[in-house]
Amino acid sequence: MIEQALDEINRGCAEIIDNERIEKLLKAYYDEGKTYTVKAGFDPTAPDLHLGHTVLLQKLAAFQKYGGRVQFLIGSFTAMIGDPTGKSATRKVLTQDDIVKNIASYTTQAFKILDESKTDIVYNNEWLDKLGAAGMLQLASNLTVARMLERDDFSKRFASQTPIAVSEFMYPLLQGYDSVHLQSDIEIGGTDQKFNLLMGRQLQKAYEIKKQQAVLMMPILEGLDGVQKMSKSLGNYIGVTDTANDMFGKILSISDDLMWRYYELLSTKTLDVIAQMKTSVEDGSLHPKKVKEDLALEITERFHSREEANAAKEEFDKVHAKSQIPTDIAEFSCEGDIWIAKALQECNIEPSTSQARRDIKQGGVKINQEKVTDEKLQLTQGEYLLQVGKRKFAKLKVN
RNA sequence: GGUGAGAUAGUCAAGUGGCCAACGACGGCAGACUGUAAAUCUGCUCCCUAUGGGUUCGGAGGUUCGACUCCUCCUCUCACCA
Repeated sequence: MIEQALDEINRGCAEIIDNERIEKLLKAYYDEGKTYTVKAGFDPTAPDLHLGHTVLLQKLAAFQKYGGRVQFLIGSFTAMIGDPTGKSATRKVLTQDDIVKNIASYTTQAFKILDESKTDIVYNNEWLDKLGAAGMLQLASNLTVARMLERDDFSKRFASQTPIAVSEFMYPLLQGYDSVHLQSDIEIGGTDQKFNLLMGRQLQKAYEIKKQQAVLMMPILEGLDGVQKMSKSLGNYIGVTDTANDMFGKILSISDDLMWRYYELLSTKTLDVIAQMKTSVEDGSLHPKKVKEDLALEITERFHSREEANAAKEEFDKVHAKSQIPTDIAEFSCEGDIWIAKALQECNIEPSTSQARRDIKQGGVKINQEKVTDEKLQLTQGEYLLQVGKRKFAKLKVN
């Protein structure tokens, strides 16, 4: 029993600190039914979760199966500072209003994966507000500047002459203090959180709460480009609230290498099954596209439904395999004749008339499936199907 | 507070009086090839109904026929000193 639980918990992890502790907690659960707490912090800076976040959520869900109670920590206080992790610049500070709004949509999305009955949502401003200047100072005395500067992201920013606000130094301390207050048994986070996560252990020791949290780190999920981490600001993400069509299409557009990574971190298939598929692909008995489709279906189904996932697949085949036009196309209309470049811009499929002309020149623009060659073309009364490249479509009605 | 260095398009980074809408790299877009994969090859990459015009090189002024380039002030960053 414990073996199986441990296997599932260890799956895909980048690093675990104090695995013995996790084993003990599991043992206590199986022997005495004792539950334990698993903390994970979320920054309510953006209202949408993407698949990168779900890697963590899935791991939390795994803990919930084996006696873990999740402390879903909303960084309502720390969001005012902004986590310096991986940032090349000081983050903009959020207002309380923004935060409240973000949290609402955040938690609904999270409960698509987490078991709500085994989750406690906590806000760190509840105790951090009360910490006060004296408490802050006491907290800060636990950390030296030299140690702070050891942090890779800080030293890099320092080296590249990017500003670092002093308040950002406080971030790891506050995050660590959360673990003191919550008396967390385990904390999980991305590998980029290592410093912050370890701070929790150090502070729990310093504040003598008689336990030190185990730390479990998940790899960072790469975005669609396969290089940089998935993030909204880089635009390389698959959002939990993306439509089934988008989700399916985005997953199919990732590279084959990245696909295996996604399988490992996002799929519920066992590692054995995944390894087997990989072998079959390598010896040519299984087409990688098929494997990718299965992944796309699995994930789309998780956030939508089986029917919608299948419909998304059909739509995709229709548009791309058979190069027919998509079902839903944004429609626009205008009064009087219009210049083609202007029309493309008006329909939001080209950013400017300059760009439109360039694309026409390069043969990237089609009207009613026919390539446009004349960049001065005027559209007269009628209905047109405009297309730029392979994926941008719009319908335009000229009156 | 003092001294010195720096701020250039999405990012990095050349350019130090006209040849500059600004080298190059990355990214991005389009085309070819494909499985809307990767790799590769080609073209494009500020805006404007365009062989031309307009607005750009942290901000505001100034010198000059002409400024990203020189001067003054301001804002921000970094380093060293205190």
